[in-house]
Formats: sequence, structure tokens, C-alpha cells
Amino acid sequence: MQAVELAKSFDPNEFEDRIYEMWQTGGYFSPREGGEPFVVVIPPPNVTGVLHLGHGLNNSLQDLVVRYQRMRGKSTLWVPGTDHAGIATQSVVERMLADEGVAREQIGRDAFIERTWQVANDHRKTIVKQLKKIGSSCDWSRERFTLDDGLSAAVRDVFVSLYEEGLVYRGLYMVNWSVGAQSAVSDDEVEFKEVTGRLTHIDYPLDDGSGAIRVATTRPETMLGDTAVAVHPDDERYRSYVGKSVRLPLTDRVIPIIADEYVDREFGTGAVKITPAHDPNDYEIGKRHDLQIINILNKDGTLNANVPEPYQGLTTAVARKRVVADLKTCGAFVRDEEHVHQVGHCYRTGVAIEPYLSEQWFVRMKPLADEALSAWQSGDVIFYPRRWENTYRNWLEGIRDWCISRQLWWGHRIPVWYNDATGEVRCLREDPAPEELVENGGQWRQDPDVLDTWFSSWLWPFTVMGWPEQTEDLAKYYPTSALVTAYDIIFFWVARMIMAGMHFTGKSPFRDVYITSLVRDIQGRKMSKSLGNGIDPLEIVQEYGADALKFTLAFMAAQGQDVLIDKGSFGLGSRFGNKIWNAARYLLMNLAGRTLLPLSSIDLAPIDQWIFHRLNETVKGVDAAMAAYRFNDAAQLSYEFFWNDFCDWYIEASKLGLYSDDDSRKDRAVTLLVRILEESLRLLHPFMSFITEEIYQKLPDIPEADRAEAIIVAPYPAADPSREALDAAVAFAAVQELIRLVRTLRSEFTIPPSQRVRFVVECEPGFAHTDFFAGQRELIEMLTTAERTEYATAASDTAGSVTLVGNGFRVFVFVRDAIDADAEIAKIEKNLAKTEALLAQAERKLGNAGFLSNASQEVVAKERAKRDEFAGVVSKLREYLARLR
RNA sequence: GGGCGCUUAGCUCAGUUGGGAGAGCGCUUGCCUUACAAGCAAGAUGUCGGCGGUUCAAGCCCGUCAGCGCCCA
Repeated sequence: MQAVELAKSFDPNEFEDRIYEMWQTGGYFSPREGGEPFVVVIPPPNVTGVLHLGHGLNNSLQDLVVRYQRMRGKSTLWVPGTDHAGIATQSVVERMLADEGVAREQIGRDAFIERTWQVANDHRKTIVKQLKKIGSSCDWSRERFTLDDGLSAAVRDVFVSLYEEGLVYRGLYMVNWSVGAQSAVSDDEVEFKEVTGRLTHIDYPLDDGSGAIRVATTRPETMLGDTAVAVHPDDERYRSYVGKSVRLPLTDRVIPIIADEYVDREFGTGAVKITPAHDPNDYEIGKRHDLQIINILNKDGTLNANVPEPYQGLTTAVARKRVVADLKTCGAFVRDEEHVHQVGHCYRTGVAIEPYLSEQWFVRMKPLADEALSAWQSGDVIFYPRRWENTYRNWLEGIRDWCISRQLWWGHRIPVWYNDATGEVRCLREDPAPEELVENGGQWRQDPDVLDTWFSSWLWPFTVMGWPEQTEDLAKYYPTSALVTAYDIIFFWVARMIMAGMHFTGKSPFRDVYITSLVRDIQGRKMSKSLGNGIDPLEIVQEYGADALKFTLAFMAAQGQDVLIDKGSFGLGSRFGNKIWNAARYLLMNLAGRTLLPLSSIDLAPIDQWIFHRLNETVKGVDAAMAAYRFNDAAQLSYEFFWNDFCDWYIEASKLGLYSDDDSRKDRAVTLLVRILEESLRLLHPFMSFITEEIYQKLPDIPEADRAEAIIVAPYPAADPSREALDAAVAFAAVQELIRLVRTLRSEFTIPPSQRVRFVVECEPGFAHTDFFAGQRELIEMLTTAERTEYATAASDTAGSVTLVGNGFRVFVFVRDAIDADAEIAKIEKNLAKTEALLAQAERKLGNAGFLSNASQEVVAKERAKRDEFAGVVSKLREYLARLR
């Protein structure tokens, strides 16, 4: 057989694109015929921008799960796609237009939407390219976009259905007005931030001239819209004021003083100004007391014509200063003080939210939330880690109606037409709408607003399968198997998808919800553009390779904890790739002139049994970890097997065979090495996808091996009871102990590699591995750089030796001349003290009646074994110490 | 105000049912040993935040205090 040559230096850039192309051409990303389905739908990235490291984590983990299940024979489907992200995308385009000096109103709705499609398409292409670059094994033939025809039809269908069911309604309500987006947003889209403002105390003079009532407010400019002052009905201080009126400063209005239990007597002065149009609580009070509602804001957040002329057109911030100044001038201003309070901000634009009374569309959420709760209660949805179920439950139990209309152009247009003349309203599935509704003579007009982006996202798991059409995909691949997403969108997305799934399909859209952590920088800050601390996943791919990206993230993604990461962290995965590459390179270069044998013809030596045993244990561990979504455990187990067991021990040991002059011995060694390499590659493929495929493609034919045309569709290693070899594992552990003892000695006394040492191993009577040691002489000598080692039950002449104490044996190393006696004594004393402490601890336990009666048989037996081991070591160390002195 | 989480080696973090404290990076020492210096061999470092309790036994369970973070109101 010819040698296979791998490049001397490992360079993932050399093969990653080529391998991805090969997978795509091979059609491996599409579900295979037969097999139980395993389906994942991607959390669709926004077409606003490009992928960041959070996407890197999320998609790496999805790829990990999908590849693992694919190799386990499942009919695996990962549906990719993108989200139109209404507000975010629209504002990106608006900014672009602004740079050109144009407002969207100038170019008109159709032109604006056209322009936005271009931007969205550009971003979509970039995102797809990025997902491919990091190795995502998505089925690209099924890629979807929340605004494409099929999904749009579904959105329309759902809106109309809910309208017909009475779960969608329209009305005049206090909503969260995003001045930045000039649109309403839902309650969930408001982020409360602590803001240091000022609490302003103002005297409102009584209309009858008998004094004034003092109010305190954090938003003085809203006084221009005040229509009452309220006090608590039981507040003695203000009892006599109730029923009187005040003359509102800076205006010519007279407003009443009312009593309402909502008022907090402890806050401020205990008297509160009431602005029904601009505060949700004031609005409620206004309704109770039939107060006038004066809207003082324009949609852009400036003051409108309902305020006195000098303030019109000012922004709220400017108006605030102006109002305070004018209050000072007229003497109504009392004082103000620093005041820390929570202020709502739009999560997309970051601009402060103004409570604003307007006509909007809402979804009545209670019935839907109940369905989502029952899905969870009956175990149809399981979160990993479980504690996120609290978040899910709390949100659903305190559910509020969902404001779904947005005053935007980019999105799903609300399918409702109004006849202003007759007052008729029609909500229609038909698309395009009937001729008579289309804006002709101005009789009918369509609602100008679009729907919240999440109103399409919440349908994602089944609309990507073609719903409401009863498609083949829907029947086969819905409900999906697992959802992988971050905790910050449990409300926005996960809970709503479960609601929609239950309501429209009668099924939870997925059973397992794996909640990923957020990726932060090394100082624990969220990665963001403005901080400039973001990490571009493509930069990582460029520098370290896609495998390094995925492996490192998987290795670090313990359940529940945020991942703190910097660029250097990816060295972990990169070094692992280098290790795999070089191990494979070494084995393959040794194929020259060899013949691979059938595994069944080989009589396994103990060390071979040991490595198969370790591989088998690793497979079991990885399976258990993957079943529990413990990706870091799975990654770590495979890493340790490959690096520590296979490379550090088995490959090193195999050099005995490879460097021998015996062809059959060489064939045997190479056969086993290639065989274990092949299985290891399959074990590692979900974590290190590109490199394992690249090497797999270069492997020679291996007799009796379960090969596939590509590793991506090769079978995942399965646990095999016949490979369990506990005896070999225990025996080999003893050999490792012996070798480490000698190596440590060499290192501690700086015995150069050029100096081969000689030693005698003396095994105690009853030591189980005496014969095994002797049988491994060659290996032991190679790995300790020794010569002429002897194995005996009683060493005869130990003069000139240094003693090493193992569990059940001693090693007499003849290097006495090389060592410093005082240093040796100090070392032994330290070791002795440590072992004596362990012995004392074990003896204390075994001397405790409570321990003997309460602890399990197994634990007691283990403790006895420990005591015997420590006792043996202690007595041997003492004896040696006595001899040294 | 309600809820969740965190505090373990210099750094970043694992530690699944309670039973001799771990990884990666960093550090120290020696090696360019015919796969890999992105490597090999060896080594050092912990009052597991404080206090109290349960238990034969606590990093792990319970209580409490302190500090940090997130979510909801």
C-alpha cells in the first residue's frame, strides 16, 4: 500500500470551502429516505445585518446536534431562513436614505419597499454565505424568508382567522410609542433602564385664590396636557382640596382636583398631576373620572398644536427645559431634586418610549397563553436547562394583550379595508383583494400599517413546511424535534411559537428547547457594535478555521452560563485541529508498504483492548451527554479520548510495532491505528466537521470497516459491549502509574534523555499485574527511556538505587549517583506527609461506626481499598526514608 | 417590590444523583525524542464567598449574611 501524504502544516483554509462544496453537491444536507425524522428550524437571523458571534454559537450548536443525529441514521432536516425584521430593517434603509438627503415620504411607499427589498436581499445573501462558511449543514433547497409569498399568505390567513375568532381586535389604547421608529411597539419591546432625572415640584394655584396645591413630577413638560390633579381620598392633608379646581400654569385651563385610591401618598408631595393622554395609569384614572384627554404629542415626539404656541414643535427634551424655566419665571416652580427612576426605551432604536394614545390592532392573548401553558404542563415542551420553564410560565401567566400593528411600510400589510363613508370594515383572506376594494375612487382604503415582525416569526416552524397547505413536508417533518435559541427571546419568540403551534396545528412545534447562553466579551459585557468589542465569526474562521469556532464554542457552552470569550480562546479548537491533522498525517505516512488486515484476524493485545475500551466508554459518555444537551461534556470527552488516550499513549506505544523489523507486526500496528483513527474521526465529526471529512476522504480501504462515501453520512460509533475490557483497563492503568513514576523521577533530577536508566520493579505478593508488567517490558522501557529492566517479586540487589513507591509495587532505579540525597529526602518527606494525611482520613472513616452502618457496601469497600493502598505506600516510604538517612 | 442566576487554581470556567477537588489558558523545569514547538515529558498553585445547620460524610442539601449579574413589575 502507498503512503497517503497530508500537508506538513495544518491549514483549514485549504480544504474547508472545498469540503462544504462537496457536501452540497452530494446532497447530504437533505433528509435521507427512511429513518425517523430529526428536524430543526433555524432561528432566522435578521436581514438587517450580518452574523455575530451569538449567531456563531447558536448555529454551531444546531449543526452539532444535526450532524450527530444525521450520523445516527435519522432522516435529518435543518431548515434555514431569515427574518425581515420590520423596524430594524426599515430604520437601516431610512438611514441610508437620510445620508442621501431623502425622507421615505418623498420617494413613496412602493419605491421605499423596493429599496428595502434590495437591502434585505443583499444581507440575506451575506448571511447565507456566512452560515455556509461556518459549516452549517442546512438544507438550502428549503430556505425560507418571513416575507416570501408562502409565509405571507400564512400570516394573512392567521390574522383573518384570529379576527374571525374574535382574538384579533382594534381599538384606541395607550400604547408604547417608539419615537425613534415612529411606530407603536409591544410591551415586550420596551426595555426599562435606570435614568437619573429630576423630580420637579410645582405649585398649581387654586382657582379660588385660596392658595396652591403642590405636585411633583419627573416629566414637567407633560403638564401642558394635564387635565386634573389627584390625591388619595384618605389623605388628611388634601381632604379639603378635593372638589376644588386649579389654574394650570403656563396655560389658561382650569382643571379639577380629584380623589383616587391609585395615588401613592408617600411619593413626592402626595398630590399627582394627571395627564391621561401620556401615562397609562393617568389614562385609567381619566377614564374613571371622565376627564378630558389632551394629546400633546406629534408622532415624531414633538409637541403639537394642543399646547400653547411657544411650545409647539419643540421636542420633549427641549420643552422640558423651557417649561421649567417658564415655571420659574411665573413663580410656580418650587424646587427640583435629583431622582433616579426607570424609563422605558425602545429595544430597537434605544430612544425613550412615550406612552401614546392611538388606534392599534391587538391579539387577545389569554386563550392562546392557556394553550401554551397546557402544552408545557403536559410535558410536550421541555426546556434545557429546566429553570427557563419558570421564565416561560411567569410570562404566560401574566400575559397581556399583544399590540401587533406597526406604523411602518416594511412588513406584512394588515389585510383590512375601511369604508370611510359607510364605516364598514372588511378583513380579507383573498389576495389580491377583490377589485371593488382596491383603491379606486377612494371609497375603500386599506389599513396603512403592517404587522409586528414576530407575528410572522411565531408561525415559523410550520409555515416553513408550507402550512396552511397540507404539504408532504408538513406531514413528515412537523412538529420539529428541537429548538436551539438564546434566552433573550423566550418571550418574543419561543412562547409565542408554542402558542401559535398549539392553536393552529394542535401541536407544540417542538419538544426540546435548548436555551443557549449569551456570548460576552472577556469583561462580561454584551458584544455590541458601539462598544467595538464584537467578534466577527468570519474573522475567527479566517484565522482559526470553522472547526475551531464550533469546537471551542461547544467546549465552552456549559448549560446556563454566559460564555465569556476573546479571540485567543479559539486557540483551543485550533490546536485540537492541528493535533488531529498531525496524528492522521503520521499514521497515513506509515501506510507505505503495509497491508491492512481484517480486524477479526487480529488477536488483540491488552493495550489494544484498553484503547477499544476507552473508545467505547467515550462513545457511551458522548451519547449520554448529547441526549441531555450537555455539549461541553460531549466535546470534552471526545477531546480527551483523542488527545490523551489515543495520541499520548496508544500512538506512542504503537511505535514499538511500527519501528520494528517485523512486517507482520507493522501491518498489525498500522491496521489497528488506522481503524481507531477512522472511528475517532466519526466520533469527532459533529464537533470537528471539516477536518474529519478531509482526512476521512483520504483514508485507505479498511477491511471490515463500516465505510461510507462521506463521513457526514457515515454511521456514528455505537457503544459495543464486546469492547468492554475492564481488566485490561485496570492493568494498563498500573503500567501508566509505573511509567509516570519513572518519568517524574527523571524530570525531577534532570536526567537527560540521552541517559538510559536501569531499574528493577519489585511486585508485592498478591499484586495482580506482575506478569503483565513483565509482558510490557518493551513498552515500559521505551516510554521511560530505560534499558535492562527487571521484574521480580523480590529484588535482590538494590544498592545504588532510588526507590519509587507505587500501589502494590516498588521500583528501584539505579541512578543514585545522579541525585541529591537531601533533595530526595525532602521530596519523600513531603510525599509521605501527604499520603499519611490521606491514610488518616480513611482510617477515621473506617473507625466510625456510623460510617460502617450507614454508608453503602460499595463505598465502604472502596474506603477499605484506599486505606490498604495508602498504608502500603506509607510503610514503603518510611522504610525507604530510613534507608536514605 | 417579585423571580432567576453567579461567587471553585493567576485568568475563563467545568464539577449530572452527597463518598479521595478538575479542564483550557497562563506560570516553572527539561526536551528541536524520525506526527505535531499550535508539540512532548514533568511540576507548582485552591480557607470550593462568610457564618450556622442537616448527615457517618457537604463544593454539592437547608438556613442566613455579603458582593455581583440578569429578567419581570
